Amino acid sequence: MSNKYRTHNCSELRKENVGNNVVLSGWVNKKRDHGNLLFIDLRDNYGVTQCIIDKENLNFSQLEKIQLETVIRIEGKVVNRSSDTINKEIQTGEIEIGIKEFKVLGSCKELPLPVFSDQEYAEDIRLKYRFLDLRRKKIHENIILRSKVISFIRSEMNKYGFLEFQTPILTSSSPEGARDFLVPSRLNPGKFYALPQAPQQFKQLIMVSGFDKYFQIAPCFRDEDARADRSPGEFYQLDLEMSFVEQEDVFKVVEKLLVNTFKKFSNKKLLSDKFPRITYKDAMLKYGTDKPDLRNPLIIKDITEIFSREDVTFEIFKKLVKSGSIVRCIVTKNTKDKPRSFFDNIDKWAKEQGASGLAYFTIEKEKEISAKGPVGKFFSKEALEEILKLTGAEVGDSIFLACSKQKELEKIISISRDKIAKDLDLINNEIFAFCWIIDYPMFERNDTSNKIEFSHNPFSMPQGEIDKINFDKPLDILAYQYDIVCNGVELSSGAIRNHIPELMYKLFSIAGYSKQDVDQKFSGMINALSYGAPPHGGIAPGIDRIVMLLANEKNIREVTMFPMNQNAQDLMMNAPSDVTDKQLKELNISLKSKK
RNA sequence: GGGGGUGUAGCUCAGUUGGUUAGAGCGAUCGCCUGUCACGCGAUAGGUCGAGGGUUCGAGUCCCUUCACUCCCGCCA
Repeated sequence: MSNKYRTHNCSELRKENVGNNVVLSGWVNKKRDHGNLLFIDLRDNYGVTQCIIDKENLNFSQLEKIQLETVIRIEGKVVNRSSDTINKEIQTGEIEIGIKEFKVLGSCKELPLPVFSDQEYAEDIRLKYRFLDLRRKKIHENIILRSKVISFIRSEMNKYGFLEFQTPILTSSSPEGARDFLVPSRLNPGKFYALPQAPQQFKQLIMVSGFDKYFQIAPCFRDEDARADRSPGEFYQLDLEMSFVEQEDVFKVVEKLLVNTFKKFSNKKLLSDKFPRITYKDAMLKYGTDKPDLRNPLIIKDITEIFSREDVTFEIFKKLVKSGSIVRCIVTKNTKDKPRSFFDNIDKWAKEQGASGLAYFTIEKEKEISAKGPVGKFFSKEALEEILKLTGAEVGDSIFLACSKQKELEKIISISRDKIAKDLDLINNEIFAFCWIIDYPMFERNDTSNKIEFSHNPFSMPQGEIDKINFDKPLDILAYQYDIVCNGVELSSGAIRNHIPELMYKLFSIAGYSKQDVDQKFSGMINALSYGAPPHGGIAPGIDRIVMLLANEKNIREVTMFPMNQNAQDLMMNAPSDVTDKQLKELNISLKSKK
């Protein structure tokens, strides 16, 4: 491509082009002014080319004064660089352009943040001047990676026989799940649309419509507070759904897609191409969480039974166990020579996390097995031997213990597992460790209200023969509901769906919804399911998090082009913003208080 | 809603126990420099120390309030 702005881009020219007259356009990345000789690094999306001009040229004094990040067009001749001035860091490093003419295409004010720098900047400045921030190498490349990953996923999905469809952005509010973003309806005063939290119902309706395999790079909107790995407002999912499938069929497709994607875009190894499957129950026991980081080799063990022994005199724990608490522990291999400060730091850290601390001791053996450490004296030789049997610990290992009610315990022991592994440097950063978490319970009891609620997706299919499910024990019902976790990051969540209306009414009634409630709230779907719905299921991997892992970033804003800040404001576009009284009036809205 | 961290020049940061006129690097402006690639050298400008209040002879520094950003908890089927 050649036009009045350029004959080549800024990473194209090579030795072979020496002698050519060329036109380049781009940003002034860097100037090096030698007084009578000036170097200009010209940058565009593709790379950097060094351009040079000396005092003899009439343009010299103008170019010498040019601001960084000005957009210019230069015309000149490709010149060979002498061997001692070749720059191997850039692709065009063997040549340079001898500038003949130049023109400013876009002038630039003094920069609020330098573009040519590896320095980190305050988030609000970066977001306000995102267009400058995005010129910087690292994030520019992250965004390009994101584009390539999405293109690749699209072509894979097409290859697998999936059809891409769009679903509505203005839809109806749903009672389950996150807080909705609402949009007032002008033509229906007092009524609101909701932005979709996910195209959940639509993708099921697509299956009922007979399309068999659907996917979409779908925007999802949830009005919840932000985290490092969670943008406020919107995020993207690879939403997919398939008809006439069992859980295994979904697993096969998604494993293949993710393995291909991660192998293509990262040099890191996968811990296993076949994702291990861990039941929700096991995950909660062994890792204390349903998003375990399998790069971390530490496993949690339950040793509650030890604390009903006569020869254990750890009275605080014994008393708690009697009143229903449980004890779980983490064994660290061969840590007997770690300094006291290592153990105390972890205990102190646990207290800062709101736990009552982490007790610990180290197993030693001279003639007999003994436990060293502040609480070691509470355990008899026989009790210690039993602990070794239960935990697989050996002489020289240390044991960290926590005692609490189950939920609280899982929380503290889970983050302790991460903390201890980090302190001991046990986590291999050069791998991706995927796993499936399966067999989620259909329902759970809400701690505060004591009511039975859907634990995940109310549209999931319960496991087992339908006429044999014991609805009197709802907490025992498992669902065909699954998550994919990678390196401790929840990447996707999916399920085989419940396509049987009567069963749906039954499950909703357990969660406290009447038939009328369901008919009203999910009218589109429940209606559709009664006109011949195929069995179907799917999943929705989070695009932003996939790219975040591939780009080796810890923050989702580093792979998002125009993110909002933590308060869900777009500092560049000034959103959200006030609207005129006329707009409000049309929408039939009056504000309670106005600033 | 709650907890932690940060806030000093356009940008990144230093600033000791409360003590003279608040510093550095980058950037900007001006001057010198023909082979740099983070070019080099010299000079100049640039500050409501986030904001408000208090303690004190004296506050960037101590106390209180408040705002902004960020991380976490709650929340996120």
